[in-house]
Amino acid sequence: MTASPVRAETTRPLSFETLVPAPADGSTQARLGRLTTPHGTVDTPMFMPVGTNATVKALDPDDLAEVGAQIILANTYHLYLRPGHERIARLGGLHRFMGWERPILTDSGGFQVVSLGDLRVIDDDGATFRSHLDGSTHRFTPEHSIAVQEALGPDIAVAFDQPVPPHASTRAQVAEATERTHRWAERSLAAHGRADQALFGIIQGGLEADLRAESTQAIAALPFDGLCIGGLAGDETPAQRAAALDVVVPLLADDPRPRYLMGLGSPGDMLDAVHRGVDLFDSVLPARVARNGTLWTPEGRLNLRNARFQDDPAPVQADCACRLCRHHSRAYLAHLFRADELLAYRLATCHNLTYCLDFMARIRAAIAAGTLPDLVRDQPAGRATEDPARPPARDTQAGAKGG
RNA sequence: GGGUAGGUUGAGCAGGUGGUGAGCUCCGCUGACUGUAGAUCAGCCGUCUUCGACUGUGGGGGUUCGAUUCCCUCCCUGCCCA
Repeated sequence: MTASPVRAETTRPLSFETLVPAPADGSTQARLGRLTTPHGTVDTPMFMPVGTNATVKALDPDDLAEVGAQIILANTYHLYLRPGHERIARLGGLHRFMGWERPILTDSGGFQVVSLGDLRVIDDDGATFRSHLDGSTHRFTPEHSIAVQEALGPDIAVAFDQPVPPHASTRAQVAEATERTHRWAERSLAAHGRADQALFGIIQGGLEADLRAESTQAIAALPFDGLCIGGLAGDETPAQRAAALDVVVPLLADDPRPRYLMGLGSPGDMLDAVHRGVDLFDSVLPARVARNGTLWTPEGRLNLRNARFQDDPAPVQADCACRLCRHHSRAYLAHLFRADELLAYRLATCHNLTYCLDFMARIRAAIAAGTLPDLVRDQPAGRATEDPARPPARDTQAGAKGG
């Protein structure tokens, strides 16, 4: 049976326009698109920086705009716990609260179903969490997650789901979580009523091709505004991830909605996923590794905590326009990290997000030019360790200077 | 000059009143991180032929089967008194 749309298509708070469709010759599934939300447009493929606590750690909205962010992700569970969704609603909603007037998407709290591990119990109705802040008990159901997201007021809300870590689960567990996610998707949809907010559904299915296909069809049959692909970006191999995408995307070939692969964030991983038909990404990875000292460059990653950078006068990346590379040397950033200076986190985060978003811009340009397959071919294909952001590259032994 | 408390692996310490001191925290070195319980975590951090072995408690000497420990002496440091 087909679920009936909760709202007429013409009043959708979000539209997705395909500017350059995937070529008919099948050389790539990549396409160029534009998402229109109440707070502005988003060019796709696009990467969304993660701002769990209504802040992308270490950055302010001006920094975000400067690095090229068009949309960011915030987290329902964290903001529900602190400062509280009702307080944010009273203060004018998430956009006004954090001073970011461009698009926002909230994760439903589904990820915390897995990430909080021991602190939660799942049943068919929902999940019970123990707060990581004070140990108090909280109940999340699809209805509650939607209510919290309506109060927060992002442009895009996401259905409450149960992700499954593939390698820690049996097929039966994957099947159970996937079917539960489908029931929760329908309940999320039924609970959602805010007309100026879009709602995305989440496909699960783990690494089992038949379960993935089943989940794709189940979620795509519902009147969501966009389709998330969940349960990846975990401990699967790149080949397994590719296989899963190659099950999902063909089933959505004629579906006009955006496709969002949740949690993926390394440039090489994203390039491969775009090639296989994904439009949106999010990840903490570039920001987290930046805070921990790792800077991404076209030549590979640099760990600015390494001794060899203490005398290196070069910018992290010569042709990068970020505020770090414009104004400062590797030596300076290395110093800031050693001194535990807060500026290190801001500058490093600015750089990695700039790198990521520039990378996506190059991908979009390649799609527009019809050269994406070339870009994919030029990347060292295959394993994640050969990601453009990863290869240790050639070691520029900067420490050898004797004088 | 007298008194007193001390000198432990880069720094700061713990321990140890006759038999096993390589234990901690910094610093330092390296790695990890993908819908953020993460400005975090992990490994290493005296030497070597590194699954083990050796050396090491300020210097020198003594007692003893055996000394970081007890004795003598010297050096150095903090504090107090002259």
